[in-house]
Amino acid sequence: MGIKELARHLNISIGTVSRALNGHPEVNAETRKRVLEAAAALGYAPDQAGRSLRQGTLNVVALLLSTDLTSKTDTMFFMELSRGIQDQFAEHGLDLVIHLNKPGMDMLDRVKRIVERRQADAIILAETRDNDPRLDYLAGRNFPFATMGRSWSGGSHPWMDLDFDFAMRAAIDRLAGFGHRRVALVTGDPGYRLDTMLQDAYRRELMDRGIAVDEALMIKADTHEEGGYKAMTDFLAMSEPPTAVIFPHYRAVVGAYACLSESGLQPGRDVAILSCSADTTIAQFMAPPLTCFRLDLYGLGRRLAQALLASMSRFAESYGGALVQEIWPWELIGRDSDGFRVG
Amino acid sequence: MGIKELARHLNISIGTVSRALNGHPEVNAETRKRVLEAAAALGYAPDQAGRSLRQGTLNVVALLLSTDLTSKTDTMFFMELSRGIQDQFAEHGLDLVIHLNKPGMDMLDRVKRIVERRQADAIILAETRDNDPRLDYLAGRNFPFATMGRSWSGGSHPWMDLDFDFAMRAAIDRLAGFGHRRVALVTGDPGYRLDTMLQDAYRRELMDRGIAVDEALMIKADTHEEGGYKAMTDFLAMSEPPTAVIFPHYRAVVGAYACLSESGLQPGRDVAILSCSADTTIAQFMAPPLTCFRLDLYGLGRRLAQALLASMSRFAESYGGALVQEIWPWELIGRDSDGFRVG
DNA sequence: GTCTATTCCGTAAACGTTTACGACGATAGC
DNA sequence: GCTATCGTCGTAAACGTTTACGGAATAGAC
Repeated sequence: MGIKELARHLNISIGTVSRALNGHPEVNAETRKRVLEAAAALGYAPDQAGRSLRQGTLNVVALLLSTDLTSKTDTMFFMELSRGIQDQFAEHGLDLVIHLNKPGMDMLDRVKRIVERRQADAIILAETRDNDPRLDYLAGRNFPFATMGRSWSGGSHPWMDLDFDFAMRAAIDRLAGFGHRRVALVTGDPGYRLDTMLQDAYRRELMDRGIAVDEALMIKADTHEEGGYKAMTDFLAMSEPPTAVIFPHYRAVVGAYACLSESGLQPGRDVAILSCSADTTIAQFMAPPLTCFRLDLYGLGRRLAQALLASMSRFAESYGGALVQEIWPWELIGRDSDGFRVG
Repeated sequence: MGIKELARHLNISIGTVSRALNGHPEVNAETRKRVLEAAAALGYAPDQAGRSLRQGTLNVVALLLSTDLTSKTDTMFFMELSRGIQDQFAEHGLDLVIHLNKPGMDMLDRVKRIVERRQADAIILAETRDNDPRLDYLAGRNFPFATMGRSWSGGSHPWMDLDFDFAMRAAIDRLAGFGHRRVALVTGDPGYRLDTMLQDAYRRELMDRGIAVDEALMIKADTHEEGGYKAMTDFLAMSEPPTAVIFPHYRAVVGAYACLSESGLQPGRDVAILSCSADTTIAQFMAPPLTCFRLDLYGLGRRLAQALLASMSRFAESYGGALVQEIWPWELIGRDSDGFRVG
């Protein structure tokens, strides 16, 4: 069921059929109507391969995720983000395809493959690193891309990021308000932009309040349950344990809760726990409910897609064409996991 | 950088270049070596659009997921599954692309679009329903597909499924062994194959043990935290509450734990809790650790991909070509959420 | 009636591959 | 020396679409 068959069925040339379907102005209204009706009746849809071969565009945007990170943190985060991205693209007939990168494989190779085989018109990258060769490669090839998270690499490109400064200030404001002076921070892999930004903000906020930064209170841990458990264990073993701990992710908090429980301690009474993760329904059902941040991930995804579209020549006019880089706010949701006055 | 340019650079015809790259036998070993080296040096990779137009194949398999289900249950499940699927396909140069279907949109339309626009060579569907028009459509068009979960629709097609009978028997064996007679079952949306199979098995196992089935003990609830909270609330309000509750998903258990905690009750002491969900690290860090099932989701994904490949003419010979339908085992991981003697 | 402008449509080239077909030279068999 | 076989390679068609170009028909202006 190609365009040829459709044209023959209508006694029209394929050129006219194509023009009718693509909304070109130089076709009779009556003819267009006939074509559209016949196409719907016969279930014709243009072949993507033929179309992209001709016009050099695929109508596909790739989102590259690594399964090792998603399996260690929150798949929900990326699901919501992807949903927003996809909805935005759908308005232009673009499809989002998610490429899952397995742990061993080099992400740069994956990106190269997508570009060289022309598997997508543009790429969205997450989990940006401070120094990210993927971005440099894409920028060098002049391939449209956007990132979730800033990076020092890749020149000036569209991105969305979160306001880590604000989050850390809100978190430490709150904890300091409860009287905490020994506030610990658990971080993930060094090199990820997210972690360096959190650490920087953490240091700054403490110093602004005249609290000395104790490097021993910043420990690196995996962002899942076991990581949180281990981190909490280490804290409790200290001669002078922190009275409050900031975790990057709620799954790590689950581990920390378990650790405290085993030691007969209670979060929110003996140790204050606060998480920088996006608020998820699980957070409010934890015991005690977890203080964390509300994020509009869906909206963030949509906006990220818009930022990318604005940088693509084909869509630039619809979006003003300016470079879009935005820092998104968090909203602190105070619950019971961190609310006590330290004496 | 097309094949033409590469051929010109080598002073060879494009036909020979193509044959050399695709491993055809009728090309001189020396020539092949030159071509391969030049391709690597110049970073040439065949254009997917041109290739698929010519040979009518895309080297892409679509996995269709709905965001409303994944957001209500476990994204981890699908991540692990996808990872296995993708690894298997990668061995044949196939790419897996995940299509996220938003809540409102009809999944059938989505499937039709993929087929009509030839966006994939095959489709993998999850969340099959007892009566699933998507499968009938695909079977009618003779489009290769496989499903995660059996269905009455779509004729005989490759699928993978879980051994619900075994799981329910193991669960009720264990609970009955602790002396429980009033065992409740929380189920999800009716119509999903998963839920009907669990309910059937539940009824059968109870009857086999001479325990009367109390329909009031089978309640439908959303599979996330709030659903579990609400279900548990309803159970506690009964004149004769169940002493054990089987939840389909661990996230529902989180809600149930919270509900029990508010009533001063303790899971594993006052009410036995058991979950049919796949074991996730979070389960062993809950308080008390949750009894659930171990599943090899990655292996399941790989096998599902193999089943699909075996049904595709292009790859049938590598896989024997037989129809593959498998029921996968679960392994009960007993923990503390359900271990007490009633009576 | 001629000329021009407009509207609509058909023709054919082009996109980057793969592959059937045929051609060429070399080798071997007789 | 003729034919047959083999190994290697070039040529060109084909995949399904879009679009530049040109042509036919119509209408309007003089």
